[in-house]
Amino acid sequence: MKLLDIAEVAHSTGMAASRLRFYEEKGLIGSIGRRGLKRLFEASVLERLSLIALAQTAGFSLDEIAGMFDETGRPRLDRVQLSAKADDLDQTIRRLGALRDGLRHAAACPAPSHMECPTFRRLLKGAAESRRRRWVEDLG
Amino acid sequence: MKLLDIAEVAHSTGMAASRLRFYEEKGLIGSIGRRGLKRLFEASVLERLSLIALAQTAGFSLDEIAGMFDETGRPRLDRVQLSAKADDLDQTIRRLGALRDGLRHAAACPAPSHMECPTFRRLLKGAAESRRRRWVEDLG
DNA sequence: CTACGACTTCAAGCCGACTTGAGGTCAATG
DNA sequence: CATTGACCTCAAGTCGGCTTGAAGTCGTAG
Repeated sequence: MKLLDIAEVAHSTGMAASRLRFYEEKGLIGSIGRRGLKRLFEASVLERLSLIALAQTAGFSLDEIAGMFDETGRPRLDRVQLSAKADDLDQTIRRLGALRDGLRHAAACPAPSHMECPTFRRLLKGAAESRRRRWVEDLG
Repeated sequence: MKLLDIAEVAHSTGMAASRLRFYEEKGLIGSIGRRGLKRLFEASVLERLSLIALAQTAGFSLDEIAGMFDETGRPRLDRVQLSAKADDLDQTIRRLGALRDGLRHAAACPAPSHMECPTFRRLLKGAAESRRRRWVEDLG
């Protein structure tokens, strides 16, 4: 099994080395030894980093993500939690869909000012309750 | 035209007063006078706050949002920018859709570990390029 | 064998978006 | 007319997620 140094991991994931060190410090990934000073990672760290990226996309914080691996480092994803998350995402997706449609409309709308466009105004009403930070946090 | 004090605005928007002051300091909203010490806002600030919330949902930073109003305070939304945002949102939505499907699959999947499930692994691949911070930032 | 350059550690800094705290001021109520 | 309590200002703090900087340590190319 090929071992990768931090530069290789950084290069193939596009993540800065500092970030990988930061993740290691947080317990998100583990290096399996050193060559000289340099950390060595198993190739599987790439997969793990993908999983981390995925979880971030889903709105999990790094701390939450850290809790998703068991002691041996294997993911232990709670299936119940997963479907709950999927439901949340569904919500989010629908909100964003409405938003996208609203934006597109606003971009094409002939009203002199967006504020005079009923579609845009309807969109505004919806936005009041559901801001980005809110739904990102709510996912957690 | 009715004037609102900060408490009323805070209450009807659900935003903390500190946040409204913060927005004023940033130039995002403007109070139109004082009664004693207390700021007074025109009722139209509510609409403006909705617009701000909307823009935040769409992934604009507060600084960007500040640039979306002209001197008289009317929104001057760049239609090109809006459709670009809509496109970004579309991207995001598609990714999140794939993610949701992946999560649902993982929740139902009989594979002993998620890592052994081909569907889940496919999901990982997709996530690698598109992290949350990335798309949030790229929207700007 | 020595110099180089890529890594290391640790602490501190930064960004966005606010919140919190200390100490001050004011309009209204009793 | 004095108290109360909601607001005020300004500075500092918080949180997440990293990045940056200074000073040190290696393996390897020359």
